Amino acid sequence: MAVSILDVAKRANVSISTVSRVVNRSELVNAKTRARVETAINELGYRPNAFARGLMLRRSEIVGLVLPDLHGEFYSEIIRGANIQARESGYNLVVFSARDRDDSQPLLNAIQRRTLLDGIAVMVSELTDRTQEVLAQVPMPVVVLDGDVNGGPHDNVVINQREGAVALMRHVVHACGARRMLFIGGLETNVDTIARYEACRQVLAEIGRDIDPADVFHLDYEYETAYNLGTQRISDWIGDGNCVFAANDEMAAGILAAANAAGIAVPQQLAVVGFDDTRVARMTHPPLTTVRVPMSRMGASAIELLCERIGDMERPPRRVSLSPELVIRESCGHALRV
Amino acid sequence: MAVSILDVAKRANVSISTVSRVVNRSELVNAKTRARVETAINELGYRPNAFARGLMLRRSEIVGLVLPDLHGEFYSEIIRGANIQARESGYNLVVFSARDRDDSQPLLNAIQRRTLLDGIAVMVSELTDRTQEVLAQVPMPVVVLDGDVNGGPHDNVVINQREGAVALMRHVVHACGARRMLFIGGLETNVDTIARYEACRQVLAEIGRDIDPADVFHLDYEYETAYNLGTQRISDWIGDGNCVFAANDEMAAGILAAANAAGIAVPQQLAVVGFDDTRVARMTHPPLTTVRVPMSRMGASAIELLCERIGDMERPPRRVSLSPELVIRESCGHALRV
DNA sequence: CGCGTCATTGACAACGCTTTCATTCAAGGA
DNA sequence: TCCTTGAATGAAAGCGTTGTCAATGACGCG
Repeated sequence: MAVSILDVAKRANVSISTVSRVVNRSELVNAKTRARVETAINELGYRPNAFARGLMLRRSEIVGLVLPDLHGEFYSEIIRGANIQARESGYNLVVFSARDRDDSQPLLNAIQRRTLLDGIAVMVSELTDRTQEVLAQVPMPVVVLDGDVNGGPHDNVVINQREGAVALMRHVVHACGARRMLFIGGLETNVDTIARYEACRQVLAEIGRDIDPADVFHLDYEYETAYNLGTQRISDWIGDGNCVFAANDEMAAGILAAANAAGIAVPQQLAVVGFDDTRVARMTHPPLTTVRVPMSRMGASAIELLCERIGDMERPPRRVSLSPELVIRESCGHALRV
Repeated sequence: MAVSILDVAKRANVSISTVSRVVNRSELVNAKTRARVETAINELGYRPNAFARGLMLRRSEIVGLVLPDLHGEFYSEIIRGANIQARESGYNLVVFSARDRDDSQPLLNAIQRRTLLDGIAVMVSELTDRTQEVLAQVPMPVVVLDGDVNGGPHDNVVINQREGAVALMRHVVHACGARRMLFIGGLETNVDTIARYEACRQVLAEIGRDIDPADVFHLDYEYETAYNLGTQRISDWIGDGNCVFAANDEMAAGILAAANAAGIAVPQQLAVVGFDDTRVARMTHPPLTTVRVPMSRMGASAIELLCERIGDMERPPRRVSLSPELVIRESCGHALRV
């Protein structure tokens, strides 16, 4: 049986109240007594019981992070950032992920199951009504990550996707002379995919063009599927001013590999750009032009916001907006034109 | 204020004991009463308070996973596997990581701080005496991941590194004709690095050779540093029968990139092999010959073992050994010889 | 010398749950 | 009819904290 506050009290010849005061650094305890209690605590190796403590204080110092998936560097970096920030703020982090590729529904249920969390940060891949509804009912502080919850009741951190994607497209169009875009996204309902696609069309519109629906593909953000698609179609895509815009770097890398395998020179015969600036982007051949999404920062900001909110339930909802950054490497053909 | 068991009891006109029995699926409650209680629970949206529950039951259904770092796919996959298995076993997972590149010392402290965890799985990068000592004192079930704790008191899951590295080396030496090895590891004290290095020498010894100390490098497992090293030295490495053995795929990818940049043909002028079979391995040019380490399986097995142990504190320590698998692609030059 | 003040400490009531033990009541056997 | 039995339920004792409030005693002042 673990040593309890009572054991310490007995050993130090004081009451449990005094021990509690010492543990919680209350000022109103005599220096001598404090020393005696501290000795007892060390000798006994006493650790306050977190359950009893939580029962009184109604907080666990644990926050949750809910992600749609755990696969790949994108989520992994978010977790890393979140974890560091959580530790920084004195919290522990527990990670939840949706089973399968379902929406985060089952997840939220899992969370509601127990009242152990002080709050959660939720990242949703598709912001359905159902998800919104569940979100509104979560009985604890919530911050929404990357969901564009306009004026919702929650704090949230958003990536200004549109801005990043537009910057990328402008570069590709104006500096690299792209005219025909081939868009490779994730699921059609995915919020990121939608934002990137819109940006693509917007910039094309600026030069009086549009994207051919036949040039739009919806995959699953994975390298292999993109590689397969590339292997099948890439010969149709070759041409000066043609550019593949993959909604993440992994898929861009897949296209690049398919191009290499087919003996197609990138960017001379076909330009390729990605999104996220994950580690792969520097490892492809040629290195990828892409947009750096501050992944770990996203995680960190979400947790920071969450902890602030836990500390002050009254303050009005805040929104943190993170800006992506254009990263120009060689796959876009920039070097060819300058 | 949240709804408590008492509210439910009042609403259903029963005592809290009965409500508790219903919640915990005890059989000894009349069908009609049970129905009444369940209705009340739903109407009120009652959720048992996890703290109170934990206080009585002395378990939180939360387990910890301690990693030396959170960077990169290797750890990310371990987390993913662990997370899935934890959910499977009815636990939540909280992840801890060492600050900086320090040993896991501060970590374990952080964990001891609170008594909330039912157990922890610990992965150590360097098994120092200090770490061992701390490990022995952790006041809860522990499983050690990949640490070769011989006959230690803990359950553990090990990767049979040696076996994998030897298989790789045999292939490289016998099928690909390697004679001079260039070894690129992580820190000299890193257990993985040591195992891989030993295997390298062992197989070399089998053909009456050894590795030249000048051909051994200790980096940090990162792509960039390997790339830099490669850029500096690679011209010295060219030669038939010469082969770079990088202790992970990222570094191997760095070397490959340096080779590409220098116009060196891999594997014709220099063979390169990696370790882990992370996603990069399929994306390099040429694709990497490597050893597949079942990363997510490692995480899952550790958690599985941990949960079993929590369920039965008496059973003798178990050890799960996972075997890596040789993955032959093109960077080793195999195709050239067959 | 008596009394108010203040610093220090202790007693005890929560917190919300599980679990043991006692109680109630209906049915069945003698 | 009375007693035994067993199923269903309730009362109450913790579990280990925190926080409120009261008690104690030393000290200074009138």
